[in-house]
Amino acid sequence: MKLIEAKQQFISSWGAFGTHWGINRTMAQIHALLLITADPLTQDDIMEQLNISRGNTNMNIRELINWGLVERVLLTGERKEYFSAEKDIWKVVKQIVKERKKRELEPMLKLLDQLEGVEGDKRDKNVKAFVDTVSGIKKLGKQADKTLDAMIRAEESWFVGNLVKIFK
Amino acid sequence: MKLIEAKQQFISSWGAFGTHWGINRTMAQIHALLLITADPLTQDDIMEQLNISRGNTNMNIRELINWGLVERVLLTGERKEYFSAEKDIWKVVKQIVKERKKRELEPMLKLLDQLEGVEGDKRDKNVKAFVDTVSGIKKLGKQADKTLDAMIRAEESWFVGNLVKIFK
DNA sequence: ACATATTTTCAATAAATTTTGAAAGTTCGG
DNA sequence: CCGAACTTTCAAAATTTATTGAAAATATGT
Repeated sequence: MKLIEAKQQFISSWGAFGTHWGINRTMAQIHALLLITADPLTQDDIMEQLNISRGNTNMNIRELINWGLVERVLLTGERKEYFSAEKDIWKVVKQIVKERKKRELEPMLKLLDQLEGVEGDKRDKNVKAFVDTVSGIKKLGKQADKTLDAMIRAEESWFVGNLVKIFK
Repeated sequence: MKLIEAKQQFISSWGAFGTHWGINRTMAQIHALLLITADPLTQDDIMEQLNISRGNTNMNIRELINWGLVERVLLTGERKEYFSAEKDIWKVVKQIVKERKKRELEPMLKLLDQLEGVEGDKRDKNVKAFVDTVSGIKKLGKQADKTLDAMIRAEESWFVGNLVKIFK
């Protein structure tokens, strides 16, 4: 397979992959393009290579910056802004975990705390089923929260090295 | 908060949550409803409680069954089918992990294997950037695959108990 | 301050996804 | 085999989400 095809394939698959994770196709594709490109790219480079409009490109680059996955790069003597993605995949994964934890897991845990305090007699089968489910999710969610915190702090070697043994 | 409100809140939040994970709102809501309901429900019960059409309900129940999260229950002397969700959240999580691993992670690893073998001179900066990114993702992906396999085999006590210590 | 290059916004449009509901299909007791 | 109860399918409609592109805003060099 030629480089150009391989790149196309990667970008398109990364985009499809993204849609299964609540990320829009374009954002995932821009990320993919920046991941596999050695040098920083301008907005126009991205527009051209992915065949997308200026507005769309701009919005999605900004979103990637919000996620902490892409940064602006200022090249000396250039007026245009360049963009570059973090290439260390372990850092990328940790960053995504960190953001999703903050945006999704933490608010969910907050809600579960509230819902657990529902009024009513726990001898009522319906109240019991509700409270049991909510408590169960909360318990596991809290544990996941801690585990992810540890992961965010960890070095890649820890994940690739030590964890293996633990899991046998 | 009254049980009825709390249920509504839970169902609606679970649905919103689902959309961030590539799961459609209705499917997540049906799952939520079945999770917090003590007894199995019929298709009509679900339609009524969530205010959705027969077709929509039917399609999404079947999808939940495909995911292994809901099962048909036959009550003796009843013509109608009843549906019930797995209530053990640890089992639910493992089942979801198992399915997503099979549907997403494994195909992605297969693709990366192919892309890693791209033609071209690795001294070429562009070829190098591509191969390095692909290899990096593959390495981490393979590790994640192993880790998730271990998790799928594990008991909840392992996750809640032992892991804590490891993570300090 | 001006002219020009560059970036950002956002209303309109397009595309993708979800939902509906009626019709077709299936199952089951008698 | 019939008819009623129940389930499934799927084309059309509704809704949601993504994309465009031109206009407005901002930044830069002289």
